[in-house]
Amino acid sequence: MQMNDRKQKVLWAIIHDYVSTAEPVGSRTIARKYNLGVSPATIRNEMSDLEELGLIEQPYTSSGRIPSDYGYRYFVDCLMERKALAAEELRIMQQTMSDRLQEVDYLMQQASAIISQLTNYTAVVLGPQVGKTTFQQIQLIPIMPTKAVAVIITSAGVVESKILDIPESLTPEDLQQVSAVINESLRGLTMNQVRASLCHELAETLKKQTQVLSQSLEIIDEALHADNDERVYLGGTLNIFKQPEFKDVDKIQTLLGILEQHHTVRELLHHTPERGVNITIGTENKHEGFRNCSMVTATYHLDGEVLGVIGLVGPTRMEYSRSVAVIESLTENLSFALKRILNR
Amino acid sequence: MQMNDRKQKVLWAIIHDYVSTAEPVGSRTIARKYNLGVSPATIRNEMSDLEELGLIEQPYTSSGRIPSDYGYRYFVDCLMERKALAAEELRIMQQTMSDRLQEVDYLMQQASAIISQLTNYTAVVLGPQVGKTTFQQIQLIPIMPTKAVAVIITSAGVVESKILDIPESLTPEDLQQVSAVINESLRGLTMNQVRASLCHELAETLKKQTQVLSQSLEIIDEALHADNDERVYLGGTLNIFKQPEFKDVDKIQTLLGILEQHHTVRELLHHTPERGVNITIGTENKHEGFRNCSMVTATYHLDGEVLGVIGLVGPTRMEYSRSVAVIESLTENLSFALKRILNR
DNA sequence: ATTAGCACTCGTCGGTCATGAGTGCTAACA
DNA sequence: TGTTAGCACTCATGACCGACGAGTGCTAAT
Repeated sequence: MQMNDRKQKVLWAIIHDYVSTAEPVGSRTIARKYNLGVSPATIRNEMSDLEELGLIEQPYTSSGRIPSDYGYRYFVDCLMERKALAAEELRIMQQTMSDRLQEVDYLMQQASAIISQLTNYTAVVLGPQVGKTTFQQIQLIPIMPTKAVAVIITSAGVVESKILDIPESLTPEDLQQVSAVINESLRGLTMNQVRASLCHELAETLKKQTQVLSQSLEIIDEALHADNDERVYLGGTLNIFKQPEFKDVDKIQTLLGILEQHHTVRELLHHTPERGVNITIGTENKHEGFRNCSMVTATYHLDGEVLGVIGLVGPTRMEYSRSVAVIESLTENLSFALKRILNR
Repeated sequence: MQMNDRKQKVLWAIIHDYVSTAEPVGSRTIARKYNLGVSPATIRNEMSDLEELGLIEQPYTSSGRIPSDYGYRYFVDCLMERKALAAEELRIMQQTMSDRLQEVDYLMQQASAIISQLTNYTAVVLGPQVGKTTFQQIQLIPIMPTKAVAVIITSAGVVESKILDIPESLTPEDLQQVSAVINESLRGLTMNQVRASLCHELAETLKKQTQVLSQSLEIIDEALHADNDERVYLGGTLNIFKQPEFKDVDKIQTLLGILEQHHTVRELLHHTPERGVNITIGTENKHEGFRNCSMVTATYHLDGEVLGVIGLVGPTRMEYSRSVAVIESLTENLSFALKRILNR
């Protein structure tokens, strides 16, 4: 059996209706609302075909139809028309992104806020991958006879600040020298290269040196670790409650639970390809807790290099075209804002 | 009418039973489970009295009784016996709090994690009040020709780091001088005093100086503002789902919504008195979204000075004695750990 | 190929009823 | 005077039933 023009129109109508009502849609409804010029009976036949093709499903005998995951997939691949954001929305987005934003951290928070605000879905955003930024310098600031604050600065701004224990005998000048040594050897390297250096030359040449050095190296190492690398920013998690498919408390709990585990979110977002908007529908998702969810994700760039990922999570019954529009516009704005902040 | 020994026992039994079952408790149940040596009928009479005293309530005619807010209040004030934590639990707590904790920030996260883990309620923790810590120094670190990172260090560790725009003409030495000027005038003052200085002398004497100075002052000011002052740490918010009284989606949503607004949480926690454990029950709470909730809070100290607040939120039907035990033990541990970190 | 007609399915909603937990009241008892 | 047994009464809960309506699949007519 082949898809034809009318089948496509029927599928389109089913998805369009179901997305807004969250109720199974029947043949009569389609005939009434979307004038395809045919009777409900004809539509029923088409629906029967569509079901056989696996594009739609019946939740129970003789109920209306709802789109299957595969149906949504067909929709986003072939049927969906691109929908631009309203001028007003674009304006708000641009303004929010350029609003006196100096901190990458804050920028990311804003990004996730915008996503959830414009789509009513839950935003998930990965911060820039620390590994791909370049090391600028480490600064050791004495604060007490036996303590100092170490601050690592990368091309994406401050990434880690931490208090170190230091031997009392160390003078501020000594600290200066220590940081000078580290800065000398690492400046300009990407953090990934830094990681490599840590294991080899540097650690090698410096392992007879002071305790401070090794502590400093440790925090650099820490700055490179999973929990810091690509901070996860969530926005509008409570939007879940707005979806009727999540009126069940258990589902909400598992979903919120997953979102709380940042490493899971990170994993999920990593399936995003380098270019363009990615859509993952229902069971296409690795994580079983996301069976009822779809994700729309995209990477953002700086000078052609992937920095991180933004995305949103909603029910499979999602307004895909709008979501894509939001994510797409936002990646642009984000890349632009990052360029400005990082001043390259 | 007066409370007497038997009435107290009945009230105690009602609360004890209701806390574990979340079901209205009837006279027969009490007679069976708690042998008071009297028949259900007698207990019914007592319950009738207790109801007249406003200590218990009937959700509907001829159902069992549940404690009223006032009943819980009477319970925690007069009836509740102190319950120590299990040795094992204390051990875990102490270990977690002393585990290589250098960062105040991280310490607070741990504290909220412990609360929610031990009680199954939602933890709320206020970080140390920035205003009461003392200013140590500001450090301006050049990172590009036109940018510098400013780091403020207080006696509680790093509180703010921010990227500044600087005029290209400014040399690193200039920056050094600028920070020296600021440090000179502010070191050793409490941040509250710093705030005062900002408005008066300093701003006065320095207002003809460079742009960097005013930006530096701005970030100091920012470090003092509500959003940074007393960071709110939440733990185990999903524990809400474990309580049968919150099986209703709407209630969960409003509650999570409130918790997400950190300023509201901050407000709620500020009713905690300087000493001892505070218990706020149901409608005693200012916020109407907390009608069904009780809070157990306490302040933690450093050298006799209030630093912040920890607490937990649960249903009015709460195991008060256990909650008090957890909060009490934790404040001790916390104060101890802070002393170690801040090294006074 | 399309459509009208019709029997059939099944979820939803309102109503009824039995059940059981729990009460208040009264009268008997110590 | 305090305590208890007995009994009628209340009310939430859950099972069950039937009407209703949305929707389907099939068949025969167009």
